[in-house]
Amino acid sequence: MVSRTIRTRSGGRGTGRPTLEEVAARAGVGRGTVSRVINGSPRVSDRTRAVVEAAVAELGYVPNRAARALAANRTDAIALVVPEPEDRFFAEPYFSDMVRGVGAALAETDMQLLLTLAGSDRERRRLGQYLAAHRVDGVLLVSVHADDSIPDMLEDLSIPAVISGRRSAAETLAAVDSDNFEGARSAVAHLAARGRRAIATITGRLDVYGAQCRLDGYRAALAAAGLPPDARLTAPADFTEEGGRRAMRELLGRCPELDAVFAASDVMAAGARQVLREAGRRIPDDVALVGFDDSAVARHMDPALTSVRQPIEEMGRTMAEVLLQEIEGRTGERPQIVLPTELVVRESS
Amino acid sequence: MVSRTIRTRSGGRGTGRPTLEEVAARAGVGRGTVSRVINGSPRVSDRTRAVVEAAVAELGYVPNRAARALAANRTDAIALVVPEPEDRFFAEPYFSDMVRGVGAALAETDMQLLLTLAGSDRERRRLGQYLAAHRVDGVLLVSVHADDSIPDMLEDLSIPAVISGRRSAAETLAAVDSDNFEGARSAVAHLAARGRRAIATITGRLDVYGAQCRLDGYRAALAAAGLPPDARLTAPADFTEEGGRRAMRELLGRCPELDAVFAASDVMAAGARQVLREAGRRIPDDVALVGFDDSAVARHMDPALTSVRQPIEEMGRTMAEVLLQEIEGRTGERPQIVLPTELVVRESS
DNA sequence: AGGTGCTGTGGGAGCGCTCCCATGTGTGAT
DNA sequence: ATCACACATGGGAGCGCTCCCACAGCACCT
Repeated sequence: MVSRTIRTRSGGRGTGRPTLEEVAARAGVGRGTVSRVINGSPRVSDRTRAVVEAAVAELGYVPNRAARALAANRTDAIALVVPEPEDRFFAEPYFSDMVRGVGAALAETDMQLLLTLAGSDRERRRLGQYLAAHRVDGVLLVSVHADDSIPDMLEDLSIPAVISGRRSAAETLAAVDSDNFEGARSAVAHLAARGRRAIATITGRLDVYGAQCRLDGYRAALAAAGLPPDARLTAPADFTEEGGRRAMRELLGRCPELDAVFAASDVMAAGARQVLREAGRRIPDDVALVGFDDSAVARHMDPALTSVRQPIEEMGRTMAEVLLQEIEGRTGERPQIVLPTELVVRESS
Repeated sequence: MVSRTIRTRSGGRGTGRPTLEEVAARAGVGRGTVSRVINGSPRVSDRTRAVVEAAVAELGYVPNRAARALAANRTDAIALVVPEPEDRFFAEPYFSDMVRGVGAALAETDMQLLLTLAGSDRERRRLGQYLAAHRVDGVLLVSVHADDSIPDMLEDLSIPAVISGRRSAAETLAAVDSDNFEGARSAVAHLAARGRRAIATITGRLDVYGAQCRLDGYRAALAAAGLPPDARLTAPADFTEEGGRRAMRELLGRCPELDAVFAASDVMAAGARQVLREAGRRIPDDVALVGFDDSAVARHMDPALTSVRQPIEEMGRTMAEVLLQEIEGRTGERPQIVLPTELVVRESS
């Protein structure tokens, strides 16, 4: 553990912490040189670097972040903005995985991570002020709806940002997404390979690009398996459990002969499972069920749910890395990275 | 939504945001006066204040936090330090409630909240540097073990801190705690009032002061109900589900005749429930079960678990308020606040 | 008329850094 | 030996604010 004696300078309102200047004096070099060493500039001789590093260690010097921020016009902080209410943020493992990934990428740097929930209007207003005040160098945007105003705001303020999940095929922001199309395709191909013929799907809100991709993947897999498309086998929902229930009832009413369901989220699959149970259908004997997200819900479901795993933690790490590059370079490249998904087969299919 | 035109100053690396000086010029007053208005000093005439406020609004002035921090030698940020690994932090509703409460108290101020997990040694080291660098004005310490070094570190660095849950009866830090003794007492009194005679308890780690208080409350309730103390009815555990299972097996082996169990946490109660089930005991018919924390676990258990509710959110709010006062006043009062608990009776008792 | 004590205000100094220009100091080519 | 040009280094200027001292203006007393 770091343990250090506190020295107090004779006068003034000093805090007793050593400054750059004091380190410079100790090392017998100039202020600029110490600054270069601290910031890892290559333009310092090895000898000098060693002397300075010794002085830093002896004095227990730690840079004053506020001074650095003021002089360099940056904050060394990035915000993870989650436009969701607090309870959802904590409830969904999605976010904790994301935070873990982001944290991992940031651990190397001395960037500070600010968690910002922007669920309510009040919080969004505060966020607006926050961004206007340029109190962060960049923003990680998670779970954004297509019509959200935050991306525009960031654009206006020219604050570097990375979004998780593209808002459309023509996403303009830097984005890190998982391969929703391929994930859905593989899930449905898996059902077809097991001999299922009447494969239904419960979609997410189709104004969410990822939900549309999953639907496209579903259709592609059907086509590849030589199964004719059937509009009655597609039921729209909204990513909620209740929506899943409603859609499942709808499907059951329309196509009692269905033998498999691909739900575009685990939560919707949970709703579907309940309705299937009530209707006396056995899973997977009568109806196979596959979800998406591979969340805790999937593992704890009875029977355990086959699901498409998204590499959330890796997405978080990648987002942070991309953002750091954007902040660094400001090249305006805006990379779009798509990470692969993985089908996790369990009992429900 | 805040929407503001970005003006760019002709040269330099300026960000285009107005400064105090520009507001002063606009309002036709001095820099100091604007500063006084911004900071709510009473030493400004009403007329001047109005003029300055108009200028602030016109220019869309937002103070530069870094400059303020540098000049005033404070950071306007506090850290919520959780010495737990990431997964526990997100898993337990305890923390989300706590964050909500703290957030509520901070919403008024422009204090920034930093979440700091110090579960691993690596993270603790980083935290040490963080604190040494005085990057926060104060610290909220949650879920601290008796032998933790963080409180000492804070003391050494004379950083204001508030702890949740006292470490001992003689807590030296400012603390906000719930009334563990009274919570346990009321839970056990409730069991006794329902005619239970052989009331066992599964304790938490007794080096945690709160766990000791709960045990004391249990004993006090037994005494008050005229039930003889019986050492065989007390099984130590460690707040985990597995510990709860182990303790329950132990109790069942030692005292097959027990008709009630008070577990010092809901999670341990969940473990106990499982063992009771396996042993063929019906809840609450054969054995009544009461937990502590009133977490989601309690509500979702089958049967729903009677539990002692701690006002976590209120504790968070109170902690933040106390900390703000400490930072403000530095009076060295170190208040110790104990908040009442509430017994929530459900099906398990 | 001069003193005394307010309140309100202006602006200098300085917080601890980074940036950058000016100044050495050493190397190799001429 | 001389010039050119690298690299290494020192330190001035300045980031935008707070703190605080100085001073103006006014009311009230002696």
